[in-house]
Amino acid sequence: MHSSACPSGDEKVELFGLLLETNARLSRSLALVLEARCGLPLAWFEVLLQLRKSGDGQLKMNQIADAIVHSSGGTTRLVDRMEESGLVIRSNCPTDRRATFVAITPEGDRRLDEALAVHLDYLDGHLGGRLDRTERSALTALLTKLNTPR
Amino acid sequence: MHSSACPSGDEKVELFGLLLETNARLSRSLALVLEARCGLPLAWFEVLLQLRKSGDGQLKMNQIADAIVHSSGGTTRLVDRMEESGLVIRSNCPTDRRATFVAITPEGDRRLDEALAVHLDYLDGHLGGRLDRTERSALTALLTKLNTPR
DNA sequence: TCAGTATAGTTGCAGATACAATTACTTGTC
DNA sequence: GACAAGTAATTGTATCTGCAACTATACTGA
Repeated sequence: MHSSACPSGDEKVELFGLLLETNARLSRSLALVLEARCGLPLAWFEVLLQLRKSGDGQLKMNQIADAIVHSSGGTTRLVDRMEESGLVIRSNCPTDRRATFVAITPEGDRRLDEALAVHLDYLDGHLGGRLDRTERSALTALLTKLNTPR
Repeated sequence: MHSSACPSGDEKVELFGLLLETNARLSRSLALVLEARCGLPLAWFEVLLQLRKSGDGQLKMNQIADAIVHSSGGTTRLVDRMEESGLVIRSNCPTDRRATFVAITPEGDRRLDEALAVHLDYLDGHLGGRLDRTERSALTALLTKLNTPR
């Protein structure tokens, strides 16, 4: 019998599936909310968030691609669209002429503020309601460990 | 200053971002491995896994769509491709003529076995290496809680 | 210095997915 | 029984993303 020989119910398989499913449900519902209330695609929100987290509000293309786990080509198109909408702007890197900086614009800053308000509201409902503070910090620790490259 | 007024470094925001990133990295690398070693897209693997987990090896379209968190239309196309490749087969539901059953074929079973071997190998490297048994079960518990609809 | 290699980003192209509209069937209500 | 509302699946269309090929620039070693 197949099922017993090949453990589709293996503990690690279950965990992985659960991670996939949880992520898919949460990011899908957040994307809907964000799109509906801010007109902002989730991917754009992620980029803006990374830019703000960067300190001086700008990152190189490849840093963005890595942070949001997109391909290089995909990131080019994504930034194209965001630049067209005036949320970010490209500039040249003075020390490496191959590289391109992407900076957040004032308009991008404003839109990010809006989106963050919506996001925080969303999180109160979907994270705060399900996990308490202790559980959240435990989850953060585990995911961090799981996420470390090695 | 924006950053302080709008907490891009908020604890819940961080956690959510971490979940997104972890999932993206893991599923991307698994997808590459699965495609390279079995010629099987991750989405196909997910469908096959759900079918096997179902007991009698068949599910309705909407059950599949829900399990793998796809849209209804997306699932139709996905099952189209899998059926064309002979991994699954559609049949009519006798009690509800709107519904369609999707069953795994012997070929699908075989391919799933292959893929599961690769998956288990992958998981040993990427889950087992980073989290021990206790941590994994803690993570499972937390994700389960996070994933419960309410 | 120069050749060879590596890296940053962009582009053509193809594939996968979502959304909305549509068809077919079922269920509930009177 | 018949009509209204709800549900299952499919299809047209648009968008987004990845991969591979390409260009331009930087590094490395003889």
